[in-house]
Amino acid sequence: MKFSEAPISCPMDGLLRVISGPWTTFILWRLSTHGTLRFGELKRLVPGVSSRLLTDRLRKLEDAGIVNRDYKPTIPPEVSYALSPRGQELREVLKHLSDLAIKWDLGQAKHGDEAVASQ
Amino acid sequence: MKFSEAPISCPMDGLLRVISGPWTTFILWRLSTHGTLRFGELKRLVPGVSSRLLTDRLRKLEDAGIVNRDYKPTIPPEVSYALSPRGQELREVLKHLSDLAIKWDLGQAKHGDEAVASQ
DNA sequence: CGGCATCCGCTAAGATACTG
DNA sequence: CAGTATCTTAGCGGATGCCG
Repeated sequence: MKFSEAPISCPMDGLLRVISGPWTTFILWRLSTHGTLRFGELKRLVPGVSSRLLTDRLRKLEDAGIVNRDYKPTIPPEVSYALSPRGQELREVLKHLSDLAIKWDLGQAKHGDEAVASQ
Repeated sequence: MKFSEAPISCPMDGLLRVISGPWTTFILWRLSTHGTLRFGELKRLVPGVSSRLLTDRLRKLEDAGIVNRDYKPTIPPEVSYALSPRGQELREVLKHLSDLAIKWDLGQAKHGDEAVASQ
């Protein structure tokens, strides 16, 4: 894919912006390994994230069609999230990215995190 | 997008952080399509970027081993950049990302936010 | 020419409190 | 439970100026 004369516009940038936000890859990883998760469960699985940020990230992922949001107006309300087909596709590509990152060993946060890497 | 410091992280986050900075993908594409470029040439090929940002992005890409920097202490100095083998690998993966983005047509680059900019 | 240093403004991230 | 509202803070990005 050539950029040639297209000065400042690339769909990939929008996608990158969505997935590169803080916690985002973590959230995606959790959803990919745990399947469908409720908001509270997800929050517990992503230690340290605030409701505000989690909501924000999920909203953006949803807008991009990467995750599906299922809202049941029961009492108490029940909202669950899961990767969409797009999310699955994205996961495949991200795995390649992750493989590169691991191979290169960029020295970022090497703490125990098979994270997205292993799955 | 800022990543302060996630308690747990994965190597991919570091890589994503590097490549998702403003102008970064644009710079990578310029280097991939034009080959080796001097600082000034690159700056001219990325309209609107400041020296400070361009330097910053190139430094991070260099630190990640994605681009090679060649410095000749002539007068005037001559500094050129080119994709490293890692950069070529990365480009392959980014192409898949780009393909997804195009297929999904996320429709960013709207509201004149310079699209390429992200964070 | 190819930077780095500095100041400065903006926005995103964090914490906290509150609600249907 | 699953958010929203608000305030504060911190870091990024822009502009400018200087140097080898």
